[in-house]
Formats: sequence, structure tokens, C-alpha cells
Amino acid sequence: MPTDQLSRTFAALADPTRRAILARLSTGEATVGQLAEPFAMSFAAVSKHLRVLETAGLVTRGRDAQYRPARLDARPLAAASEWIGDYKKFWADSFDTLGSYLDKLQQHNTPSNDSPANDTPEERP
Amino acid sequence: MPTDQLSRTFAALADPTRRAILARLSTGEATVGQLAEPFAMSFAAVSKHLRVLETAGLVTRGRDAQYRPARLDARPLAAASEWIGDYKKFWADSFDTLGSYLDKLQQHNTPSNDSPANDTPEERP
DNA sequence: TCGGTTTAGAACCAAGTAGTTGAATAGGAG
DNA sequence: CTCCTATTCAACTACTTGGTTCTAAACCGA
Repeated sequence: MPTDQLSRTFAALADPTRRAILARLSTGEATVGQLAEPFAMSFAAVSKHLRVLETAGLVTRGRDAQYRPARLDARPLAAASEWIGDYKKFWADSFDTLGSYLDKLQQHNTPSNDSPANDTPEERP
Repeated sequence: MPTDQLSRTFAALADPTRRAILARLSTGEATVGQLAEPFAMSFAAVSKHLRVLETAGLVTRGRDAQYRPARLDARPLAAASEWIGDYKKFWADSFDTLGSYLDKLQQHNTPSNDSPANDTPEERP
């Protein structure tokens, strides 16, 4: 709701429907009708969600006859990822202090992983 | 606003004040008064922001005399980072298709800015 | 041209959010 | 006990959000 880009990005992600839409778009363009199909929701509601994603810069819309296909643009996620990344050291090992984390970092230069390949990015309601 | 954890996490991050509070807490515990000091905002408003962060699991509150110090708990950020990480391939090079991204990944195994590891090409979000 | 399909817009509603002010509570200090 | 500090609660305002329904617009096909 605030006007800064990062806030808009996070706000856009703070809804399961919108995350599912992004997941769907990660497999390719889709029309509003195709996007709305899995949801118990009107087209207009999906259209509104798309508008939120659009003003967050996460999707762009095209025009193909009467269709306005939506396309994923993940670039705003880079800034979001970067922001969260600054906190990685705080969840790297929740029993370690920051100090011992930094020690470990110095010893062997492997600061934890964060994902053993999670295939299911989001629920599909 | 929805009740799922990931949505609460993203919603909590979708506000500059709350992100600033988290940044402050990353340097150590702080009381409401200390947290409110940099903002042109009442204590009660900061208290509300803290409540949002608390229900998102991002801060925990203690009790020290009449103070209720807030402490960062970054663990919910891991899930958020993981979710976003699934989209990394889509912003890796916005002019490349996913296919050529995967090609490049295979050729020279160079991660990127944000973090070593977690560039595992998990299959499509 | 007429009709069907796809989408957006407008008006509306219920619920939530971000802030305010002022009173109430909890705990230490005198 | 009484006062002071730190924090929350309650009530209020103003605005946003996620959804609805109904209507209008864009476009294709017959």
C-alpha cells in the first residue's frame, strides 16, 4: 500500500491467490480466463489481482485480439530477494549467535544452504 | 491478511516502518521506546507494528521490568526466501529464455549476487 | 450487422489497516 | 503508598482491500 517499490512487491506477494497466479504464469503466458479457472472467484476479482501484480511490476499485459495475456516479469523479485538475503545470517542456525556464525563463515566459506529444491512453490487453491 | 504463514510474513514486510524496525532489531534487542524514537509516530503506532511483526513470527517479546524488549526471529524469512528463490531463474537474465538460462547454468556454474548455493535449478515453480 | 466471448469498469459492501488521542496497566523508585 | 515510566488498550477516523454484481467495451465469426 505504501508507494515504494519494495513495499508494493511484498504486498503483492502477501496473498495466496496472487502467488498462485505467479506460479501459473511461470509456466507461460495466460489469459484472465485461464488464470481464473482454478479459483472459485469471479473474473473481475482475478482481474483486480492482476492489476495489483501489474502495478507491482510483476506482470505485464499484452493484447491478442480480445485477450489480454498476462506475462511474468520476475525482476522486482530480485530486490525483494536481496532484502531478505541480508537476514540470512539470522536464520542460518537459530542456535548460534551472529558471532559464531561469522566465525563459521570465516573457517569454511559455506554459509548454509537455504533450499533443497522445493518443487511446490505455492498452493493451487 | 489471510491466515497462512507465508502471506503473513510477506504482509509484515510490506511496510517501510516495519522493515526499518526489523533492521534495527538486527543489531540487537530494543524496547518500544527505542524503536519509536527514529519515527514521527506515537508509541501506540509502533506498538501496533510490533504486534503485526509478532503475529508474523518475526519478533518475540520479552519482559524486563516495565520494558517489553523486542527480539528478531528471522526464521519465517527462510520460507519467504525459499519461495522467491524458485523464481530466480526468471530474473537471472531477463532477455534469456528459461532454456538458455539452464544452458548457461550448466556451462559455468556461477551463482549470483545474493548468495552462494540455492542456485539449484529446481524444476519449474 | 448481430451475437458470443473476453475483459475492464463502476458501484457497492464487509473487513482490515494505519494512524490518532486518551485512559488503563505493570513495575520500579522514592 | 504514591509517583513516574513504559507500554498497551479502547475508541475513533480515514483509507485500502478483496470480494461481489451489473454493465460496457473490444474483438471475432457467421
